[in-house]
Amino acid sequence: MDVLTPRQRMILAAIVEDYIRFAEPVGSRTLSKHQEFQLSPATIRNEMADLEELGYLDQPHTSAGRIPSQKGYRYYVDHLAAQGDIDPATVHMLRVLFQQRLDEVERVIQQTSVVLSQLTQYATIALGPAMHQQKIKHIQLVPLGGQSAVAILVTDTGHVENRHVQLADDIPPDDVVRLVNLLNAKLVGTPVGRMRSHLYREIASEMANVLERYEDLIAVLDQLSEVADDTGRVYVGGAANMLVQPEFRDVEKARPVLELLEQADGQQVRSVLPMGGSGVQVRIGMENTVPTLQDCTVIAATYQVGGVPAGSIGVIGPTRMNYVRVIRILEYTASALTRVMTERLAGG
Amino acid sequence: MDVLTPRQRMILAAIVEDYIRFAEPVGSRTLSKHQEFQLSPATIRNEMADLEELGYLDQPHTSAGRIPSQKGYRYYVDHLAAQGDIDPATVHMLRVLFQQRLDEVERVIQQTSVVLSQLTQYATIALGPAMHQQKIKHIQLVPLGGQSAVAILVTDTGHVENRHVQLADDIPPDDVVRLVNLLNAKLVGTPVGRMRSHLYREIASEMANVLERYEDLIAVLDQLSEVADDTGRVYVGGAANMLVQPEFRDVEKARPVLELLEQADGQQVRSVLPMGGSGVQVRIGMENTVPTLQDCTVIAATYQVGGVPAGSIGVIGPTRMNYVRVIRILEYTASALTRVMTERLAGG
DNA sequence: TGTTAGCACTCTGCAAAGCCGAGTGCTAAC
DNA sequence: GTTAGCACTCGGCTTTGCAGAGTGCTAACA
Repeated sequence: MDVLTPRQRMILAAIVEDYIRFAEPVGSRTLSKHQEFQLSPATIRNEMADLEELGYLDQPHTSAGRIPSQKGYRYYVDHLAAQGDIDPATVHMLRVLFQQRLDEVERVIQQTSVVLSQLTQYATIALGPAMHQQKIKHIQLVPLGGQSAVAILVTDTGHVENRHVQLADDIPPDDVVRLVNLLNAKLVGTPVGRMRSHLYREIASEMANVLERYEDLIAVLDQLSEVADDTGRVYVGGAANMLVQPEFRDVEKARPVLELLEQADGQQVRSVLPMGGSGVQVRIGMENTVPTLQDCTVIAATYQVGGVPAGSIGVIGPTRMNYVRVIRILEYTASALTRVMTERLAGG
Repeated sequence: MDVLTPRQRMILAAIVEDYIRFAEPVGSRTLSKHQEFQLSPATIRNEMADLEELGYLDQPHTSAGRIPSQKGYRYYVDHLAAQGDIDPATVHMLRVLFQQRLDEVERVIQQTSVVLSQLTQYATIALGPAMHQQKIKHIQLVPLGGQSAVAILVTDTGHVENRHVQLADDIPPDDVVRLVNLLNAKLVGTPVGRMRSHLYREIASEMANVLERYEDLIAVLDQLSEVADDTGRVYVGGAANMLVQPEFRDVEKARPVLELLEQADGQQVRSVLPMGGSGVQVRIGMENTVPTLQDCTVIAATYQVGGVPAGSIGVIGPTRMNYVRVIRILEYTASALTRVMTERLAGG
């Protein structure tokens, strides 16, 4: 696969970087002015023709310069993108973000999303930590009158989840209190992901001894255990940034993407982010499963809590994205998030 | 002020309605074809010239038709907009929305926002009910370990608010339990808005008797009472709809508005909606206090809970907005919301 | 006095034409 | 293998011309 000559790779890298910077097709004359290679435009033209034939470059029209193809971006990301540090100003902003003592875990994620979109000028999607790994700290059931009640679940990260549940008629208030005590006694410390099996294995049987009308309360457990299925909340930041990018100056191009981002509660937004993988993942154009994003690049990273993948953060922009910078920022951010989250978990 | 002749009013109304529909300047020939008035183009031209001089019409350029000025829209809304019913399809969608039994009050608001933006093809802002009027149903304090704890407040509408608080070192666990019991005994049934005064007047004094280190717990009350200041949450729907409107086809026009809408937690979005007034309020162009919206119209309505204004819903679009339809839809929606919310309050 | 027909005028939008500049591919020479 | 040179292509910009829509004004009409 990697059959490019060193010179071809230099030229490809130069074209990608130039195009990312100026959003204009890159011509042979422009490249020949680069310090790095002392080559005439004609030579470069020959190389570019080869690169185009190999599929790494596209030509918008006969007499324009070349732009990277999606395959070209992919090669750049895999083999050419330079290593290095993030610029100090950016590091500073990220430091400030993670130094402030934000109480709630969800706030941290939301703020991260906002800052990332400011830093990158792209849109951001952030996925709050899934409930699975979090451990139950407290359970409460508050009757609202009538049949309805609200069930509250607090986890060790300080996250509060609440769910409305229906009670059967005329449950004795004492039974509710006993149920809550029983739940807390049995479930505190259990990871939310294992709540359901715990509920049925250990608690349901014991309920018969303690409660008068335990059949009616089983339903409550059912509703409560649905919380375990919650993947984290979705936060979207800087969607309007898409409009800054030249490739989305046309409203008809921008609208579908903005509509997708708007449905922050929808399933589609979740599927945008590649979950579970380790390290920073890059999806260029057609590599995206969501059809709306086939002219976009999504770069995402997963953060962990206590060594287990918990959520992820991603940046969405045109395929002409500043790969190097975004990848570095996401690496930094994901590891900072992992640290902050895990600290919170350990300290809590 | 109202010095327009009946014929001028007819012509103004026709121009406004035609322009709202087709988004193209309206010429005298077009108008003369309307059934209503049997007038030649020349006559209409004379009237239009007068209306322009009076400030009700604008002319984009010498040889274009006329478009309504902001003053023209204002006159239309105040004096000319026809009464009538909403189309059956729209009513149906709203009925369906308010018939479904959504558990959480916040969900109702959010769904309303989504449906409104679908129905109108404009953007929507919805303000969830402020905490003031809601009555305290339950208070809980869950220590997370270390100094931090999470305070949970459930209201009679089933809304759950939580807030992270810092405890002083080494508070005896028993004291926390006693404090929670005391708070519940004294505060359940109190409107959140009066919580703060209750806290200091009745409870703080009593704490000395019950608790060993009550000075350290006063701080907790302080933090808890901040919840009372919460205005409702902001929901934004259909922001991408702005891009459908011809006046926002230019990205540079659309971006500031979208950026404003994106900051759903910011103070500016709140100030977009005129709060407290009764009935449907219309703000046209320059009438908006937010500078970003001076080419937009905001139509908003306030819904009540138990006879008191609680939150509001608003629609944002270009000044060329379908005033009649949006006003009616908002009237319907606000009264439906008032009904649904108040029912919930009464039943809960 | 109000209404209308007619006419000259203005302005936009669109298409065609022409030119410039940027860039390419190819060939031949180095 | 590299480069200079040249013919060619194509988008973008400007100019020109023209059609269409619409106006304002004037003069005639009821």
